Amino acid sequence: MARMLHYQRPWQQTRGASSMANLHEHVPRLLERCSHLNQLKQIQALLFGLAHADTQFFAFKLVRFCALKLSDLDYGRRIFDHLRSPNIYLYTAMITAYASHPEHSSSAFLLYRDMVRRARPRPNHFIYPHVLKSRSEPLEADIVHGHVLKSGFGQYPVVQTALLDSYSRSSSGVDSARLLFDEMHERTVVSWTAMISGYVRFGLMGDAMSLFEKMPERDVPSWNALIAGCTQNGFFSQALSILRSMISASTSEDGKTRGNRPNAVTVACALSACGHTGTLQLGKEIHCYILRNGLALDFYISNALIDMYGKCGSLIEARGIFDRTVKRNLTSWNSMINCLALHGQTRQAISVFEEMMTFGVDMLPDEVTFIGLLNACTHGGHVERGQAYFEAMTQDYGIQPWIEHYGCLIDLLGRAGKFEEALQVIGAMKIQPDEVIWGSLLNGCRVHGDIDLAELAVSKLIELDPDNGGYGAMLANLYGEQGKWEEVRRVRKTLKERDAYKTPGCSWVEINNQLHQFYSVDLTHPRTDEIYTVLESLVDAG
DNA sequence: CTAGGGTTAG
Repeated sequence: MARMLHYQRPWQQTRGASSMANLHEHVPRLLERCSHLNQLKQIQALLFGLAHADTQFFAFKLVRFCALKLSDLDYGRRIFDHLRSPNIYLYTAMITAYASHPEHSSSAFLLYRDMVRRARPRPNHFIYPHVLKSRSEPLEADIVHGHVLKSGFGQYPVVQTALLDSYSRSSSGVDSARLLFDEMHERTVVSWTAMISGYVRFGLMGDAMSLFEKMPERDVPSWNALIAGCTQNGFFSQALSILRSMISASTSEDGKTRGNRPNAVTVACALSACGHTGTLQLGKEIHCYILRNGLALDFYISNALIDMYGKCGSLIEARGIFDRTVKRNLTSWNSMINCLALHGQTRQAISVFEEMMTFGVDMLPDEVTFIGLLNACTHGGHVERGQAYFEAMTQDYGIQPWIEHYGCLIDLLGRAGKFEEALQVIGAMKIQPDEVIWGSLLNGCRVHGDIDLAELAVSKLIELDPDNGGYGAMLANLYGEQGKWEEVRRVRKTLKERDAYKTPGCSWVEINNQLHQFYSVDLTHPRTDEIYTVLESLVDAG
């Protein structure tokens, strides 16, 4: 670097005004070549040694460099703090830097507050969106709103939209966001979309939809907000039908497309919806669309493809995309592991995890990874291995188990008939056991014919979920299997009195563009005989 | 120099 600087100081050969102009050109160019803090310090020493009038300009460049290239906000702040009175550009640069690093987001607001207290420099309307992006405190939007009104920027659509967005992200803030939205004189497509996303985040899909219907104009992000809202709230087929509307709205009569065509964000959501609904054919079409339109295979898209193919049962395709994806993030690994687990590929799921482990601290597993692993172990009946993973998760990785992890563990132990250990786990849980936990235990009791424990599980289940008759029906079946008909009659009578009917389990699969749907104990499919013949042969083979 | 949209688990 010293050598580089030696040859890269053209301003030393010129004097006066032209030397300053050269500095303005060459400092950014020098910064582009630098990649380490030490190199930056050399430039800094040179600049501040000159003590010229444009200190603020160069400090601005250096702060931005610290934030964007080095991610060293503390050093950026030191440069900032050396200035006697930083101008609005410096405050904006420093606040933007903090706001874009989640772990520093509270500093963004604190620095803004300092600026307001000093009353110098005066804020401009550009700074508010940056300040609001940090979202450190729930009351922050209110405070900033007050400042905005006082400083006279209250009617700037961009500032209002940033405020609206900030309100809508704070808990129970959608109503405040809506008030602001209703008061706005000038609403842009961005304001509408921000409001829709606010509704989406609290699961108010009805409000989101009706606002979307009323929008005077729509662009790609507004369609995406609605489609993403559907997938994030579990309305997967709805998401796909909105995708179809989007496509037909973007297709003119001559069959050519224009306007709001699906982009990378749209297809990432749509692929997720395809995975959840098993819509393999559409998923493949979307894959082609991605390739035809040269949409970049970024993390979101490649991971969504892995997930879609995996969930639809095309594990070879999923694995192919996973293997060809050079840049993988945690979600890539998790998607692959979870898909393999879903289809009972225990050995492969574990081997993908072990490959992931070779990256050490560069690719640490999280909660979702362990859900996949525990599911894989349950499918494969690897009780001890599953227990070891659970142990490693809490002990080695310091991950607090979710209720889902306990659900997997109880499922694993219950299927293996290890009821004593299962009860121990339930007793030691820091979270209140839910119906999944007792349901998993009950399932284990059914497999192993443990009536007493089944009674306990059912009583807990009825407490937690009184309207669901399925548990009682399961208990009745269990008595039936053991020939205890008196007990069967008793349970059925209670079920009838409580008017609790079993909601049947339902699954479906798409084969050759045709959807086949099955309820539990369902004999209505036209090829039922063949299906059950194959099923029985599979059971025999197992 | 400013505002809205994305993947995994349940």
